[in-house]
Amino acid sequence: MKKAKKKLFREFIAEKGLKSTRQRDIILDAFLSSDRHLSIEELYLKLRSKHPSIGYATVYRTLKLFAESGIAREIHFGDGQTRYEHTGEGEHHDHLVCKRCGSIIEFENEAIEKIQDEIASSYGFLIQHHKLELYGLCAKCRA
Amino acid sequence: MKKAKKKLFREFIAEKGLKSTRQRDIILDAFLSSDRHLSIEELYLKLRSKHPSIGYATVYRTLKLFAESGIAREIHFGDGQTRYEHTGEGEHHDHLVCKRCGSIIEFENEAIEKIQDEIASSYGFLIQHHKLELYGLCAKCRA
DNA sequence: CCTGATCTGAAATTGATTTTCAATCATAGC
DNA sequence: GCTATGATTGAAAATCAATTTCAGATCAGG
Ligand SMILES: [Mn+2]
Ligand SMILES: [Mn+2]
Ligand SMILES: [Zn+2]
Ligand SMILES: [Zn+2]
Repeated sequence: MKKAKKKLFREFIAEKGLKSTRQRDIILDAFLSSDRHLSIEELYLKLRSKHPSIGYATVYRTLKLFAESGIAREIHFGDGQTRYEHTGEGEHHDHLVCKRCGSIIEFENEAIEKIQDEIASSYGFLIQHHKLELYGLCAKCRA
Repeated sequence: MKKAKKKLFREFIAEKGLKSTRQRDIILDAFLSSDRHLSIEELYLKLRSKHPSIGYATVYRTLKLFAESGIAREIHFGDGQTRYEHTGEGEHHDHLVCKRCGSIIEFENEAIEKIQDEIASSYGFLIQHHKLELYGLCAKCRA
């Protein structure tokens, strides 16, 4: 899947008339080989050890491109930091967020999605995307 | 219910050993007589016409107190502005957010809440609060 | 190679929010 | 009521994430 995403991003770059650069390659590698839900700061720090010349602004700009291209999704867990996570073709999931240790559990639930659609259509509302996050304490932290 | 919330806030103030001030009263009145989902900026501007001497920082501080006391809830719709809405005793609802005109529809759905609990308990996770927002186009805007 | 458009890093800027601080105010006890 | 003490306030400065600016570097294509 790393291969597939690289290809997707290369295609996106080409379509948009953008350029393939050393920095974008490096940041893409770092992103794809990182944990999910990484904050920009975390990714930047991770990069910096091997590639100290890459600028902060470039990381911001490049992550935005990843999101535009569809290989990443921007997420906000309410801690004031923007995070990005990998996204697959058509894939969607929601999150359980531990407020003590910060761990994230991902889940998918077809029944909830279905009810959401029913609610929206009862108001004549067209859903484009949604956000469902359950905050609390993970099994370890509540013990 | 305005009465009840004023009383609740007065009690909160007393319990915490805080003081009842002219500014807090004014901001509370403005908040209680405002639309739901007001941004801090909006509330500040609304206040300023009648009470030009009230400072920005005081509005920020006071809204935080409202949230602490339980009469308000802080919400983030992803536009970079913090909003506050009125909350009733034990009451909870979620939101449909129109991305074109900004209108908000509130809804409650017992079935979704129940499934959320099931998901959480299947992971041994303890939910403290959650956030469910459906973004898209309202009936008017999609027409 | 050349050329022109895109990119980049560093620094400056923005915008929301928070903090600082000296002056003011509220209130509990006399 | 009056005072002492601690909380509160407004204005300005500071913070923090994110974005923009800009001059130099780099890419792609001819
Ligand atoms: Mn995720
Ligand atoms: Mn609401
Ligand atoms: Zn945890
Ligand atoms: Zn609308």
